[in-house]
Amino acid sequence: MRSQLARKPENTYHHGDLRDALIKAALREAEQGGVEAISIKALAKQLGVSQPAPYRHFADREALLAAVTAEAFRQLSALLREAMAKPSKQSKLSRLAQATLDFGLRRNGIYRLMFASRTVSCAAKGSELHEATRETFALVIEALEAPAVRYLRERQALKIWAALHGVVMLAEQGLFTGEAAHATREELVEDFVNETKAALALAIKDAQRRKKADA
Amino acid sequence: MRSQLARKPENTYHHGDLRDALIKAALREAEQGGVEAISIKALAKQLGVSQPAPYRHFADREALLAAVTAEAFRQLSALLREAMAKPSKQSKLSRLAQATLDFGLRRNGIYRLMFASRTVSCAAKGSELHEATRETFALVIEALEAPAVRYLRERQALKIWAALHGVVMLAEQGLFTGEAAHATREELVEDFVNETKAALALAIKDAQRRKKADA
DNA sequence: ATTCTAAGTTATATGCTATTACATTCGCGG
DNA sequence: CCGCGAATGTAATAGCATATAACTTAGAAT
Repeated sequence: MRSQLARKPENTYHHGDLRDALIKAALREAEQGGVEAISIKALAKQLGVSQPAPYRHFADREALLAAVTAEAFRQLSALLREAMAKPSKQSKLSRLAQATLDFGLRRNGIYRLMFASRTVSCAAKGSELHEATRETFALVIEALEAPAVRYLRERQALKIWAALHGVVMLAEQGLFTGEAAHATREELVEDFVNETKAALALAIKDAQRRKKADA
Repeated sequence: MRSQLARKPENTYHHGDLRDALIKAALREAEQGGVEAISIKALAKQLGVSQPAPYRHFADREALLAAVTAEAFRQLSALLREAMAKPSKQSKLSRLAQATLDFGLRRNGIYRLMFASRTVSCAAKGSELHEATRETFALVIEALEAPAVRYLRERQALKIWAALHGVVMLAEQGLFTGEAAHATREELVEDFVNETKAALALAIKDAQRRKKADA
């Protein structure tokens, strides 16, 4: 196993870790130009191998994209975990939300690969990609920090997760720039965070009341 | 001007309305397969013209996509207007929201073109596409039906608009299917609608209170 | 009628995906 | 330590898509 971004050394036949190098290089390309910037041919050239070499590791372009997307989800998970771990005055949920927004804007090409392409919806149940997405979503549930039944938390997690992605999408569309922008993206995200907390607290109280009534 | 989906009649040199026919045909293709299903070559064949003929009407593929996306926005606007116009027990906002969700799921390939591709963010300020997106967003503001200052309405409109798109995205990712789906997409959308109404009402009250305090 | 322009055609260059047949290296059992 | 099979890489090539150039036709405008 050699450095992942390395070109194949000259005078050698094998690259050493082409599969991983391809994923990392593709991730770099997608950062700027999105999915369509990922070209098997260009990557091969970049890494110093012949054009069909990547097909030893990925059946086709779709397979590469799936692997790249899975890696992207793992990177996002790591980022979110980090944001949640560090001490701060703000709540875990708030930190997770802002970190997601930041990721979505900074690495927008990759973000699109993760949330706006068909790659994910085509992922089979047990696949690497499917697992990676579930794990990321599990972090959202965790960030709620509420002692509620699972289904209540999942519902609120879905809501805040959806809202966050919407904000990223609209931001990228330019709806927050120009004279019409009477709210920043960060403000909106904070709004959603607060509403989520409120809704969850309400749901918990409601559940307890119902429990009492039963007894 | 002849029928828009028509092939070029044989024995004729000119198609009649190739530009429009291309847009409509591309829209049909994208409905299933998304952006990548739009192929200039295939469209030309479908419409019975030579492969480079489309380039008389569009500088390149991007230009075609922009025109297609603009048309898609106009269609969505029409749909939303219709939903808002028809009498119903539900609020305008609720009808707009459910109609958007429906559009996003039914015509997901096109929806992606509109909200998840780079086409829109690259649209210049005065362009056809840019205008079409602004007009659609204006309908969201209108649907709020509240006598509030513009910036308050815009903020809530942004929020509900973002939330809706997030729900569509997650739905398409399959987060609402399987055992983990303790909420339907429609329920979630309704939640967002109600929260938006509540937040707007609150903001209005707050503004009035402040006004009184000034006097 | 003549001419100008918009719209379409054929031919072709370029770039990407993907496959096939062949070459080289690695690592493991004998 | 050797040899052999699996893994990995290469060369050659087919096929499809975008895009351009040079040429042709139809329709409109005077």
